[in-house]
Amino acid sequence: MKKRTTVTQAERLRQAIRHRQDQEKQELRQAILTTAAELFLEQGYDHFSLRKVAERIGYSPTTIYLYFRDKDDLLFTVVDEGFKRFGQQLAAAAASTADPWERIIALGRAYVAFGLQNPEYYQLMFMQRADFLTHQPEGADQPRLATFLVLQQAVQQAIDAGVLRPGDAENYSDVLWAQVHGMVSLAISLPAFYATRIQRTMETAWQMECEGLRRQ
Amino acid sequence: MKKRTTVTQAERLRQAIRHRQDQEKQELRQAILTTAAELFLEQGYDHFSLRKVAERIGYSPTTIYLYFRDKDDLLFTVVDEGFKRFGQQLAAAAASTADPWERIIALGRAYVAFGLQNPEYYQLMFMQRADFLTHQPEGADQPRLATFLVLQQAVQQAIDAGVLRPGDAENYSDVLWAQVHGMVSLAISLPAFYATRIQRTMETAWQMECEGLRRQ
DNA sequence: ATGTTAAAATAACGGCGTTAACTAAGGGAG
DNA sequence: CTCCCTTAGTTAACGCCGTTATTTTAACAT
Repeated sequence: MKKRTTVTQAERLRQAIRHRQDQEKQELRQAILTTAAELFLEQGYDHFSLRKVAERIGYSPTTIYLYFRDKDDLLFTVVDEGFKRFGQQLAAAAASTADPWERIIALGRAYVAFGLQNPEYYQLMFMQRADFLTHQPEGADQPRLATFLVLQQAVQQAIDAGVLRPGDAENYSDVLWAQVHGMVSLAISLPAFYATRIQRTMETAWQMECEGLRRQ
Repeated sequence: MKKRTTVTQAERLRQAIRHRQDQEKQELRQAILTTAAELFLEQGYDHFSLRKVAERIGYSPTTIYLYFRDKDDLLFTVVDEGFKRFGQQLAAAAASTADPWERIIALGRAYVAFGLQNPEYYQLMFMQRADFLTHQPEGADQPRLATFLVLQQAVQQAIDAGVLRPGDAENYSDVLWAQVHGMVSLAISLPAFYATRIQRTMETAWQMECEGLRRQ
């Protein structure tokens, strides 16, 4: 009797210890991650380095390798946060209205808004390291790119509802995606564009899409 | 008399020597440049290094600094070749037809064609080092970006001719530019897009532009 | 033959990502 | 309580990189 309780106590202790250790490990991993994101946003892709991250959290550079495979792995994990937020904002925009046409417009606005509000992330995700787009995260079963299927779905719904003229949803959404991606990346690249022209460009583009895609 | 002819001979010689030296200098500069372009196309932006260029032409790395300010200067000079070719191809497309509407279509086709045929250059010019866009070459009086005013001019001509509905040419051409830039950069980033979807996307986009911009 | 000038090479600095070898501390079993 | 072993972390090192300062070399000028 006594022996049995002792054993279970010991087992519980062991488990608790393991639990604490795991938690500590996760905490350091998270610290690396947030520091990396901070440094990236502060200094940009080119001046981001593992050694700086390590120095900032007070560990030796090699410690990072206990938590991430290599620099790319860390950077991708950082950017993956951006993908998640982007996906959430698009999903929220899609849910914001029941009207199929309005939904497409809302998605376009949300897309451009994310790009302009998170230019560093957008740049890394779509311009400097576009290979990340097709790279799927560790646990996931789809590449992050799949996030953007919401647009295609919205287009399909609009076609089904007879709001858009009949056609291939993938094809239509490719056109729209190219349009918003082009606007955002030009705005990021060209300060002049960002400052004054982007708003006007958006309005005209959507007006054009109205004329070109909407059933008449 | 004799003395005078001797002097002029010496002067001619001096000048000839100087001429040859200048030429040799230009030749080495050109050798660096073509080798750099070669290496860049071969290994991409990330794996491009001054030391590799130097090794390939059989000079010490520091020699390059006698001909270019730094790595960025060399790289920009390389990419500037790309800008020139791009500009020429756009100009040729613009000159290929007298019809204002056809001219815009031809420009769009030429733009996309350049991007797809020179993806490394396009990537460097517009995606990885978009800062080059606003950076003006040594001797020039305009940034390379000015090359792309041909599109704006073509749009203006089409508006004047009554082919496009009245409006701001800069605004219209921004929309078109964003569309083609978006298509090209997505095609470069996403292999799947490049392989099968880009053609269809182009056709639909232009059809959309017809409906949306053309006077009706 | 000597002095001068420009081109090129060497050596070195500080930084980078990454690997291998070592250290220290804490839990587990006797 | 002691010995072992695992594991987190460090140090040292390698081979790159861009760049600067210093030194050599060689061609031209006098």
